[in-house]
Amino acid sequence: MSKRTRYWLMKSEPDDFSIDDLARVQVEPWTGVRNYQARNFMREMQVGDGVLFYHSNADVPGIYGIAEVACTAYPDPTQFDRKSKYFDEKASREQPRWELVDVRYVRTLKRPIALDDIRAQADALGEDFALIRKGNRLSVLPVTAAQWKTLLSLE
DNA sequence: GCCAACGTTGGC
DNA sequence: GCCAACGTTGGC
Repeated sequence: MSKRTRYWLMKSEPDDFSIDDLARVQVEPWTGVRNYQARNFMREMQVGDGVLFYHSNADVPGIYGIAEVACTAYPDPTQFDRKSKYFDEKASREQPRWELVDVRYVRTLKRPIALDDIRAQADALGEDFALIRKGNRLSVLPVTAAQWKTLLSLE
């Protein structure tokens, strides 16, 4: 990996795991990503990378907090757990399919940055910003330094 | 709860 | 390798 992305956006359904939950536990393994593109982004992550914590399927979808990458990627244990909803019968310990990183709480935004506000900045963010591309469903995506700055200026 | 958009699966 | 069927995501 020659080029390093320093910033990311990670989605979570707050009913499942919210920024408040992360504040309580401080560090959390980001289990359950079952999309190859999202997994590959997590493989690129390095300790200390900045993470925008996004609430999807929320009353007001948007960015609610800041976190950071706490370790590099390792196999997601839920893929081996028959009782987990994330169990994947095609994965084995010898040949894991899914990886994750641990995420550490940094802070909760004073005011969440709503998806509507993010869309209003589409020009500044650029058309390639995956979060606001039509039909986007990616749950882990890279953010440039400029996008990070633009987004946090909306807080 | 609906549904558009997208990824994955599997038959051929 | 194509593509229809199916499942999932996520905004509304």
